[in-house]
Amino acid sequence: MPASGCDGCIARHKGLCSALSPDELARLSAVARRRRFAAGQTIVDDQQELPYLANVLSGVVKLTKTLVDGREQIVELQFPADFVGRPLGGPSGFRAEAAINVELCTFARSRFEQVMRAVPGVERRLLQHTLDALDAARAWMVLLGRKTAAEKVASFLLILAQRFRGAAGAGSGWVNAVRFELPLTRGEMADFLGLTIETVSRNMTRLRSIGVIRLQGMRTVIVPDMERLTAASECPLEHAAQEPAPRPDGMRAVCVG
Amino acid sequence: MPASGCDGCIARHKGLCSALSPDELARLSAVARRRRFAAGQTIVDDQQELPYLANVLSGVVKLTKTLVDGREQIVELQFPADFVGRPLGGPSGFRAEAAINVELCTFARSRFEQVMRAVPGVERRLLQHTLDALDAARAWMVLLGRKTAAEKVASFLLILAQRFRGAAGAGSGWVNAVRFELPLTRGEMADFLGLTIETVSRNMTRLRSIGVIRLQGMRTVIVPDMERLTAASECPLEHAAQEPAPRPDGMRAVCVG
DNA sequence: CGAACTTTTGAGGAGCCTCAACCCCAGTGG
DNA sequence: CCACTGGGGTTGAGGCTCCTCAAAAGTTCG
Repeated sequence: MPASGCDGCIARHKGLCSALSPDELARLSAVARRRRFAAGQTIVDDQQELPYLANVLSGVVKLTKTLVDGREQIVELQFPADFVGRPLGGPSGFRAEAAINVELCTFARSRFEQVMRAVPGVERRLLQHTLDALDAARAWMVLLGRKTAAEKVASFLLILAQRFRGAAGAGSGWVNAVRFELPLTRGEMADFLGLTIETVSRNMTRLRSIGVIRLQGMRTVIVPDMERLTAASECPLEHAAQEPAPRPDGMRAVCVG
Repeated sequence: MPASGCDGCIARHKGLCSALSPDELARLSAVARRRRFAAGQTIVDDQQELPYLANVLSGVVKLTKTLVDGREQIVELQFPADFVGRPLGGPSGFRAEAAINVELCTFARSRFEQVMRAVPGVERRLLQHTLDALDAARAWMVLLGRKTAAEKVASFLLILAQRFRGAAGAGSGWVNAVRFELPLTRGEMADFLGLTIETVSRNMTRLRSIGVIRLQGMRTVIVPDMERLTAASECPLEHAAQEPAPRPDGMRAVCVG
């Protein structure tokens, strides 16, 4: 793939390749290869080492770990511009799978590490990315360990809405509304949130019934008011079905369901 | 601190400083400063940026996040040779606190980043460390999302036992026994495992009553048989109080409580 | 020894899971 | 054309795990 093909690439602007000069980019893109994975397809098994590293171009990749008796936990979702694969070698012990149709821009591992050694900016960018992933993982640990089922579902919708903010809303009738597609089934959401399918479904229904979200079909979500969703994501009790009664002191309650 | 003082340092052998040549080490150690923190003391608040980066020399540091209503989650424990602080700047949103008395080897942030730029090995070592921390965080996410309370407690004891293996056991009467000190109170264990104090206590008692662990005082744990502890860490049902009845086919059951 | 704190233990309840039925939709084939 | 099938989703009833509340027992330290 010629480097000029990178001009419109999301990884060139937001991802790893933003650390590269034009000729560094050319070196890397010379060995780049696009690969496609259909929804549900495994990209790499745990205990194996990916023979290549990659940028996500489109779609969503899920990283999972399965216990011996079949219990499964999704530990990360990777979106366009995210980096796939463990740079310094060694299997990570997690399975990467396409949640929806995925397109990757892949680099042979040996060639990539060559570039990494030659261009200091790449290693720094990689470190930055890994630190961000670590912070995200820690934030998710708080969710898994300390949040209620209702908060978990709201938090999941919130991070998706924040990812896709700006890409939607127009014409839906709300000023600051956000609309996006769920990249996961209810069962996968459960595996991400540490819940069961039924609990996820019940809480999706509850969020819909109190007006925090609207659903179009199974997978399209509209968030009319991001503040209400944000409140629901860190508030154990979600009493108010509609607007809460105004408080005597005129202050707005922290939790507004 | 003269670089010669690093000779016996754990970070020099297992930690970040193992990536340094003697004169690189000298450059860094010239600006190193030891700091001590008493148990319970805060090292850095969330939303603040540590003015320095550090290696843990002794003790245990806990990284925590607290929700607005007070719910708390410990997201990482840092042991000797571990690296404290976010290298590329910016507050991480987590609070670092000394779980027990802690000694750090600290470097002014600006000076450290100078060395980081000059010595490529440092950045690589840092990336390696961050990748390892990310894997550990993901493994913990599996625990938080999918393991039972009994498995959680067993898993926690297991990682401690693995950390301290070799440092104990002699004279306790068991061949492969491991003995170690708990660096956390029951309440802190609860915050690490996503449980309550009472549930931690009950499961510690249960592990003791079925012989998987022995306790000397509140904080000293002896693991007579690491395999039984390992089995208990990933097995939802822990029926067998002693040895399970031998199976007809002579195979050993996966779960042996 | 007594006060403050941590840990253990118990009783009861809530939240989430388990099991099961049913709905919707898309594909398939008689 | 429609029964059949399978996957995904929703809803309900009941139960289990873990949380909450409470009190006693053990530990630490003045």
